[in-house]
Amino acid sequence: MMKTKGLSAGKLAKAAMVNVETLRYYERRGLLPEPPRKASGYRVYPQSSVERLRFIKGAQALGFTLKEIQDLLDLRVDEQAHHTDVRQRAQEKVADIEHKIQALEAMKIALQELIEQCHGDGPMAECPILEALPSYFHNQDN
Amino acid sequence: MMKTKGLSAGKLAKAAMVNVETLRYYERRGLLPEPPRKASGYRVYPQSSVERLRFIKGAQALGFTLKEIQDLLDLRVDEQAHHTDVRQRAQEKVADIEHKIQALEAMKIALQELIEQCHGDGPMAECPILEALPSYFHNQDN
DNA sequence: CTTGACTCCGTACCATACTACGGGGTTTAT
DNA sequence: ATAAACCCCGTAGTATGGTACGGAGTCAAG
Repeated sequence: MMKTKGLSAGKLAKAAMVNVETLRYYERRGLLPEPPRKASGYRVYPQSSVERLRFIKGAQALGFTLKEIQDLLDLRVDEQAHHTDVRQRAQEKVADIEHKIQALEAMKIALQELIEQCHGDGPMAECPILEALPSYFHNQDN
Repeated sequence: MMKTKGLSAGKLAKAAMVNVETLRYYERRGLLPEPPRKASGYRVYPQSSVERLRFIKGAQALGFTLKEIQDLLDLRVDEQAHHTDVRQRAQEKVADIEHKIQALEAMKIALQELIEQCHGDGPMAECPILEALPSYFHNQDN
């Protein structure tokens, strides 16, 4: 039988589909908390690390930098911080996310129009994709 | 009076809020088509370049790589390609975008729950943000 | 017609986010 | 108990997406 608690670096890396070295890198950066060690010095990660890593990878694919992800993750732990402050920061992130969603919706619509135009066999009309995002990005500097 | 057609590198860079050097870099990469030149060798960009650059910057903020953006932009120009093929690729991109939107929605909801929890003055409960994305990312490798 | 701003080009450097290397100790399956 | 597989660490290298430099030519406002 085997203990269900505790993952070696290799196991965690495989479960989260990242390189083992990435774990150390994240640890150095403070994205992954330092796990307890065995007497040998080997890291023993809690199961929850898998989720944390998947969150990081997911957020990254959505255009967040590691720094931003760090902030996002710190929101929930900042026991010291005043609730109002955490709330403020969380609300900013929500606004951020809403902008991204809107921009993606615009791109999606543009692509769907392109698909419409590819319906027939005639010559392809001008594609509206270029107009998709600028309307949104016009008045913000991201 | 001034001609409304044609932008110098500097003007374009300013209008699109990018570094002048970035224009040359994108040209080298094939993201920005080589513009016509004056006798002196100076580039003269069409107005539409502003929009194109904003699209690129916007898409980048949404997690697309320059390569992916290149593909996206090429969709609309590929006069040669069969319509069915363009349609196929566009549909894949739409699916991609839909995944991103879903993931962002999940993050947003998680953050809003966090905000809820910060409503009172009690101790902060466990934050659900970690559970936000993995459900989606669980079965795809992005 | 000058002079300060702009542009050209090649090349070198930078930041972010990994990824590999290599010499050594540790685990584990047989 | 031994060998394959794993893990440690510091450090160096890579890929992507820019950004800077510098010497020389060009443009445009006064």
